[in-house]
Amino acid sequence: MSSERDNRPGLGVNPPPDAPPDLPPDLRYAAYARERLAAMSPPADAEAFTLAYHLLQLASLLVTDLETRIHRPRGLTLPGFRLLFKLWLLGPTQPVRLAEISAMSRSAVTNAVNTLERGGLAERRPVPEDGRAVVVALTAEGEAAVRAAFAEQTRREQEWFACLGQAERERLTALLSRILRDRPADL
Amino acid sequence: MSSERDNRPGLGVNPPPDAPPDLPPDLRYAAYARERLAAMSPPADAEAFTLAYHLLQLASLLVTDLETRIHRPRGLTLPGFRLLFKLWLLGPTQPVRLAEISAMSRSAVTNAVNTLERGGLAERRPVPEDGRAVVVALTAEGEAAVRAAFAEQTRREQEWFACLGQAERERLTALLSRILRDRPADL
DNA sequence: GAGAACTTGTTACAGCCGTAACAATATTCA
DNA sequence: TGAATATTGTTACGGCTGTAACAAGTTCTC
Repeated sequence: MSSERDNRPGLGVNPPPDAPPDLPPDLRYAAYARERLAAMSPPADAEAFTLAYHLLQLASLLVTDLETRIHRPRGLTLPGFRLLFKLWLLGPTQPVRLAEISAMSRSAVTNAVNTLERGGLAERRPVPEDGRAVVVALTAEGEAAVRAAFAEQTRREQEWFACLGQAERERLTALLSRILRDRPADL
Repeated sequence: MSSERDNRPGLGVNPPPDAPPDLPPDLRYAAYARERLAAMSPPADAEAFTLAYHLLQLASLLVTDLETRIHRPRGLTLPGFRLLFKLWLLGPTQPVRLAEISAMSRSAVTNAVNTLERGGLAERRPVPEDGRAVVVALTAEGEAAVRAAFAEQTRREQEWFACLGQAERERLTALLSRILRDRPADL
């Protein structure tokens, strides 16, 4: 599977000869992988790989960047902030609803709410009509935190997307939107 | 911040009146949030929010889907598979290189390789020229596993992206690519 | 050559994630 | 009404993730 050159340890990625030489390591790898997949017999679907790889890589970089640069310094995490933000817009909400709209499991919500509650940013309240249920609500401190973090996160997102023009950003959003709307049903 | 209606527990998301009524809960929330942000004073950047939200949501759904549907049933994880796949293309590689191209920390690579090694899918080998270094290499079993899982993952990715035409997929890849290439330098 | 500075891989820790199992409560339907 | 079924939130568990600290080895610099 591997050419002889690949076996030298510490070599890093061999970029295809036509790739720009100053690409970051992850994109050099992606270009190399694309070429290797196309050269297989039978050829693999290099397009599907590239699309999925770029999508996941971008999301991962963006998540890590927002988390380390914005939220951790404020004593938050990105999942914690996202929950806080939903509570800000929606008001007191049951964990099961938060799980639905966040594509998280109920237990993940439980954990995240525990962390927020420890930090004094959110609180649980019983629901009189349903003995099983609980609603999670923002505290005053939580609302202040979400306002400040939201402003910073928006600024950082704008930096990430500044390389695209307005029309391109809209096209990108529309394409992502279509995939989300037409997502495979058996999820 | 919240209208009176939002305070009814267990209500779920109030979609904007013009949103299609059969949207999944996460997209109903996105449409509602977009409207609320635009209505703030001063108005928040609803475009940046929507783009970032759709990007992260799609990535998260895709990751969860691939993980639960393809890799977990095979005794793998998605990060484990991605490492195996890189080793398949690159041959024996140092953890530090894997961390670079994967946007992971070195300790995350250590953990993932530990799991792969426990499963007999990869192994560590010392590097004679450098007493600190190690290379991670696929075992025969690991190569068989990555071949099989790759075929399945490609099929599933094709299902996810089937709602777009060839030209749309290429436009999407190109847009994601641009953001990755022009990513903020101070990462 | 010797010491400083750096690199590499690992460990400990805390947070996040899903699955599975569970108790408590609601709902359904016979 | 009473029993079967479903829903809700929580816990235990294992895996992934980053940060920080660390030992061991390498490279740089004088």
